Amino acid sequence: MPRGRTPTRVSAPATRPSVSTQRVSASGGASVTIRDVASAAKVSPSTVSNLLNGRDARMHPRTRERVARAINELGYRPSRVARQLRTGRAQVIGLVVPSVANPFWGSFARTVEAEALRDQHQVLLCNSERDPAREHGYIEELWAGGVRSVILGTSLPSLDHLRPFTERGLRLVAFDRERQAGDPPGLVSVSVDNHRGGYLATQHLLDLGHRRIGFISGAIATVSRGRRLAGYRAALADARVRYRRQLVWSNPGKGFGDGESAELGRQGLTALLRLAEPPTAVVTINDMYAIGACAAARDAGLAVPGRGRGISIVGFDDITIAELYNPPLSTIRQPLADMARFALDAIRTQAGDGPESTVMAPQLVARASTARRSAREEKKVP
Amino acid sequence: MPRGRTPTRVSAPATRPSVSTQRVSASGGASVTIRDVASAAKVSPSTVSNLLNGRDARMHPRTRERVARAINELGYRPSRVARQLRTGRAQVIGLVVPSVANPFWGSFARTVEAEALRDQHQVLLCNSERDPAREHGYIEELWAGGVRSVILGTSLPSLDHLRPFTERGLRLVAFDRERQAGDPPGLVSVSVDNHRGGYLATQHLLDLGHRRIGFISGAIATVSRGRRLAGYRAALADARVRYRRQLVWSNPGKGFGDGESAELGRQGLTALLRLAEPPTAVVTINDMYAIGACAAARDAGLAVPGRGRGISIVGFDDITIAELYNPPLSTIRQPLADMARFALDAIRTQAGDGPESTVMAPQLVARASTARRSAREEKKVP
DNA sequence: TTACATTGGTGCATCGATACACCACTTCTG
DNA sequence: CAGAAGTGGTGTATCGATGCACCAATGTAA
Repeated sequence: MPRGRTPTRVSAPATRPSVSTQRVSASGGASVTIRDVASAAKVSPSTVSNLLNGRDARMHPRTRERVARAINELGYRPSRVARQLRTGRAQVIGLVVPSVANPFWGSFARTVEAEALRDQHQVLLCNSERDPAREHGYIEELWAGGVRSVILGTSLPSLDHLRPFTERGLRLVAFDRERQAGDPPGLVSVSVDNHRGGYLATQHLLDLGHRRIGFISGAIATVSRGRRLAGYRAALADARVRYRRQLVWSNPGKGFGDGESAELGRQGLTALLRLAEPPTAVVTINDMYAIGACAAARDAGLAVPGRGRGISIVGFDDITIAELYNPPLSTIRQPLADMARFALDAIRTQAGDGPESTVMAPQLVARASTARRSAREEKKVP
Repeated sequence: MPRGRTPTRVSAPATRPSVSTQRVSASGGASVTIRDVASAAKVSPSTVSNLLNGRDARMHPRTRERVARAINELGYRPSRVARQLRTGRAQVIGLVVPSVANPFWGSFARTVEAEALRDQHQVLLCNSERDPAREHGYIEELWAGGVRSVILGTSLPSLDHLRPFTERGLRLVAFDRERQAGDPPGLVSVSVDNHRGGYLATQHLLDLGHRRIGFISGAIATVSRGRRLAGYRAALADARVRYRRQLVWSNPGKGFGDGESAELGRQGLTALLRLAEPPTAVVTINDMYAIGACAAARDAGLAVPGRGRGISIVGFDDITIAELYNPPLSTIRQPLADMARFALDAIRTQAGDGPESTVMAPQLVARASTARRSAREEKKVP
């Protein structure tokens, strides 16, 4: 909650009347309002409101008691709508993600919602499918709905079009997108170090002796993907392996959401395997791509990671399924829970004294989808 | 996306002017209100409201024009909050699911949100973790927030505790839970035929020659799971295979959400494999369980489905990953998109003339996680 | 000329909660 | 004992949109 101290909040979960005592008048009647409570407790609505909002410092204990009991007995719950209209503060956080059909974003959404619940906030879900127009449309709609806090799972290079909103007070947290020069002031970014992530993944494969390493991604025109690709190139360079453009596959089509990312991974690896000199290993932009790539390998009769002939695959994110996949996926873990918590903290705190942007450390999780390049292969390309 | 057409516009009702010229005053000022529009157009707020709400039958074309232009030039967007306070109608649908971390519910949530968008509705996301108390708490909270339409992905046997809400006008759609005798009137159910699903899965394994068939589920005290188990038993009975209690594993602990369902599947199969006579095949309650079970098989050094020694595994849902898994999962498909659409239709239509509950047909999708029982095994238990 | 429609639009109470200004009353304090 | 300080509340305007009741002005029938 943006406010400093937590009000006594008679209505909050802890003190909330047990469901059993709550009476929801069955007679289709209107809801219980603050005025009903007031007249039941023989005080003014203001007093009830004061208690509700922690302004009860100089309230007589007996009064406090009476009001609390009235609230309980009537099963009163303040109208969020009225409160919001009056205060301008919405107890709602907008969550814009590419698609919760992707388990990474699904897990994220679930964590965010759980965190939000802790301060009585609700979460409005928006699936942008990585379409900038939709992304913008959602923000507009959220703003019009009085939502002043948004977590934006985006990686659009420029967030300049959102400046009008941040300037008017939108608390915006960009997730999975490192802070860029020229970003609107006040924008908080929470992201993993994507360059390092790409580097780690590639280095891992290099360490295993691979030299022809592919890179599979969706549309590359996003911050995080660009950074990961840069990390890939840096690792190659450090190992004195030539970067070959044709080993990088990225989705030619646009506007493909994350729901279909496995499909893209499949297409990607299928394409790379058709090369005259196909890669012996690939780095993929996320675990769904990796899983799609595994399926493509299977389609092509190739084992993952394979003993003699085969292909090593590294994912990104470390979604739940990564460990359960067959083979268990080697991947780059994002500290999802920490990131979600950080995002929520950024929203909780007032603008200004809030936390700065953060870049968290990715972590290589080596499992079984990667293996040492076969000796025969090593001889061919030392 | 499964949907036919894409909405042209995130925001506007048909009458609303285009947003292209919208100016969001950069000067941190308050939002544009209906009064600003009114004075700009030199009419009363009522007139603007009338136009906005289609009460413009007897309005002079010139006036209409002036107002429309003012709306455009000021970039006016009506406040959802104020509107809702006044009308009581929220443009919001509550979506309560076990956990969007589970890809099945993630896909569902995404589809629901996409459908909701078509009538300018927003979706409030709630993850119940299958905890009845949370489920109820969410409904209360949603009601207090003015939400009058809820899609509840539950399978609680009794929804009686929600009767007070439905009686006061909550439009409630139960998803993944067949209609029960004694359900509140007006409750619409959308579900797959779970009994048949359980039957199909089991029959498939029986057809492959299996006789010791396990069943792995979470807490069984839910409608859909109970029905699936009943289908399993019916199939066994029809094939004259004895039902053995010890082959049915269900989560002893309570309150486990769907985020951890793979973990439960893993535990389940691990337990069943420790039996003196372990099953040669298992039916699992959903694909995440199936994936967990595959991991357990791998842990135990067992192949899926295996040639000689091995175990066949059937899932449920047919999530995206099912086909991409290794081996591709045999599973029972739920027509998710159809079900989501139906749920939304139920919400769209007025109570009374709305659609009745529906039970949709599940479909066996036989892939590679199931195989014929080995000849040697068949000799042992004919 | 009066009665009464019709057209085109406005006034205002209202939804429910909030928070600031203010008040009546008691208790100190010099 | 006047005036200040403190106690325990209340009155009321307000957030922005809505929609019913109403009104002024013109047309039109008896």
